[in-house]
Amino acid sequence: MLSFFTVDCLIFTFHEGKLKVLLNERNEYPYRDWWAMPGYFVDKQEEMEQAVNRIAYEHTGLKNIYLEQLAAMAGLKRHPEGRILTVAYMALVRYDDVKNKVKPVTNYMRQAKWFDVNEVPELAFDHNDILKLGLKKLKRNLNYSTAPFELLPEKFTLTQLQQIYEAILGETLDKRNFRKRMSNLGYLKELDEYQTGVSYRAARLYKLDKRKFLKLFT
Amino acid sequence: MLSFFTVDCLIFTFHEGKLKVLLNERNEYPYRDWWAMPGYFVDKQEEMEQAVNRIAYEHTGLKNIYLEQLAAMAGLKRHPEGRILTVAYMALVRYDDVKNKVKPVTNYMRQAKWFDVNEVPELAFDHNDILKLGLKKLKRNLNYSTAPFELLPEKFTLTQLQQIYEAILGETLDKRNFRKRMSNLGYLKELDEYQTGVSYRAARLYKLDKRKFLKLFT
DNA sequence: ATTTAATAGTGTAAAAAATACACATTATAT
DNA sequence: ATATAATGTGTATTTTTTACACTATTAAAT
Repeated sequence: MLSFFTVDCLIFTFHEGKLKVLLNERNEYPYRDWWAMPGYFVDKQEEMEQAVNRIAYEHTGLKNIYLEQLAAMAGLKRHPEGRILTVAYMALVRYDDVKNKVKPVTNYMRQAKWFDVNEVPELAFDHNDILKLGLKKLKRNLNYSTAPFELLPEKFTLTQLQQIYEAILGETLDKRNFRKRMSNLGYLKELDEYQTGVSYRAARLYKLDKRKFLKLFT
Repeated sequence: MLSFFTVDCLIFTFHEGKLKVLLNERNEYPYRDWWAMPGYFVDKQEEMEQAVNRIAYEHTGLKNIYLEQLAAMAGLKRHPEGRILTVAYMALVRYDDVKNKVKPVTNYMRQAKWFDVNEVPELAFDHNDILKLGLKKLKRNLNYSTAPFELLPEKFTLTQLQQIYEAILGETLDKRNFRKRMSNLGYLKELDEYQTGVSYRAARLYKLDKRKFLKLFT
């Protein structure tokens, strides 16, 4: 057997107040013409995470991105050819880092496109389930993970951070309460720098203090 | 290839105030003589969860037990023969249901034994990591999952429930505060029944109200 | 120079949840 | 009757969460 198993990768980013996920339009049976998570076979001599990084690199031009394993799917009926074992991952990338990336076209896929996570069509295989899993995991771990900061530039405003919380939680938050809570966490560094290039009052920039974060959660 | 991939299963139970995990003493290379999680190959025509249930059944005599998928491990160097893809699960069983089960002996394993999760030796493969993962997941999801109730008989006392919380969290809790918190959750049914067979004041029994629980967490 | 538009940034009071803490009660065994 | 072993309960304090609205700042438009 040339190919042993596959990895699929939900690639999330954040842009214009929305959480987005990158999907491929398949050009191959089964599910030709359907949208699906990026994914491909893991080479025989390749580590699984390497394969995920390879796929993410082809789609984003980025290496060593933030990854979390979501689940292994092995249903006998997932694929008409028989069981194809797939390990699903979730990746988080900064929109600024990927916005100019040319979208890949291969034999296998016709195009790649960012979808608002709330406007995802019916996907190939069990990919809608996996998306749900990813969103649920993001939400559940929100307060213990650096996920929000993986979606933001290194220096960010509190409004941007709040928008990410809102997108992940699927609800709006009160500005004053959010800011109070964030500053009580103790792992945000307030910088003496401000936003530039906006036509209104520039907001203060913040950074994640990784040291303090790790101290709290390890 | 006769065997495609394996599943491993952490089987947890709760007994005498301790969280326990069932381990096998291996009788096969690699890691002969080491303790390891129960696990075995998934048959070609067998669903993955079926395989986990089969393994759990061999060890506990129970069918349709509570299962959660933990992780897929696929390192090229996990096994001297090359990559063996393994999907790790965690199962929760009631001690009353398994205490009389005869422990399996096969070609592959010499014996099975319950270990206090805090007294687990160095295990085969990456099984210590998987155990850590399982314990972490139990802890993190404690307040959103029925896990504690999967470890208890249908009718239980608040002291038993508290002991499970303490074992999972790894810390002691205040009795009065714990009871207050539990009754505020709203999904515990207070029964008009009491413990029997104890030589001291019998405690009131409680039940999980699954309907109310589901309403809160779905 | 003034106005407009857009977002940043801030405080307080009330409610809810978490914490700290100790003793009387009850059932059984002797 | 007494000893034993665990059950079951209340209150005060602190902390956290929630609800809520206006002024400040900047750049662009007039």
